[in-house]
Amino acid sequence: MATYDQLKRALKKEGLRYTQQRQSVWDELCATNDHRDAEEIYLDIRQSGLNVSRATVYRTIDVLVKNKMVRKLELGDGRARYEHKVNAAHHDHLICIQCGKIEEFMDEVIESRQDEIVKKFGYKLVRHIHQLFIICSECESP
Amino acid sequence: MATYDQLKRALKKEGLRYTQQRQSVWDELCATNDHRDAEEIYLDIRQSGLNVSRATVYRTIDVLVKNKMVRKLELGDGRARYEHKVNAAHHDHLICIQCGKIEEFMDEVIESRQDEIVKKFGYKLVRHIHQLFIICSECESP
DNA sequence: TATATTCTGAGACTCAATCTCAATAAGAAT
DNA sequence: ATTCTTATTGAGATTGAGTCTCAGAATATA
Repeated sequence: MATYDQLKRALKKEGLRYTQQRQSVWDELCATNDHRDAEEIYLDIRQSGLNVSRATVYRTIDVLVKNKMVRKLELGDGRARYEHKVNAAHHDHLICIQCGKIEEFMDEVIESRQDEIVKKFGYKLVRHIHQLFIICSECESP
Repeated sequence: MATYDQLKRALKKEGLRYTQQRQSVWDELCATNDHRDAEEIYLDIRQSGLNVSRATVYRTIDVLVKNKMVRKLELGDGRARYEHKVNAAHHDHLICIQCGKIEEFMDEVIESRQDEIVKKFGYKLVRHIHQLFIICSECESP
């Protein structure tokens, strides 16, 4: 699942070496489709028997985010979440404020309205954050 | 400009006392339409000759946010910004990633699409964050 | 193999935000 | 107005995510 070629290319582009630790971080990120924070990823790597320091986890994630292999999610609670972007189409997120569950959505109409809004201002759109904070069905009527 | 009645009502509802410090924080928030962080608000209060501690600034802002008198903006840089909501219609934000300038937008189409998306999932929309990170015209061609 | 360079890990550090607790102020009761 | 009760405040300690440092380890190059 984890595409090492992509990793190798990204590291080469950044002038960085291909190391066991960096591969481990990428492996772990690709191992699930969850939206985990750095600490969870760090612990999951240790869980799998490997030993990669927190510093290296953070440093590697930064490189992956910069190279669009990983997406960083800021939910406003002070802990960034990460998701790999292998085979993933663009999407935004629904977040349950009760149980923390994160789901994905994508709406072409919204996407194009965004472009129009920015165009009307005469600006250039770089990226966007669109998060819908909800109460999911299980939390609403358990 | 600062509506003390609203503040009094909110404090009463929370079972809190009406104090000089809390009024100062509300005054300062209402004094501009800027999107300032807590430290800026704290310094601006001191600038105006008053003395309110950082702790009180944070504590008071929390109450104001809870009572929808102030809006908290999380831009993902680790510093929350605040804007008062006196006479303010709902809007979302455009943020220049170069100069930090923040502008406002509002789009009915997007608003209603959001409702539909959430409805389709069978969830209940509580709030949303929609931020367009852009490069503004001045930064694009200075 | 020798040499140069990058990488790693442990822990120190940063910084926004929160918490603690003794001193102070607000409001109620008299 | 004075006393009493209770909430509030401020200074500084603490937290926690994330970053930085630097000596030792690993990798690449000569």
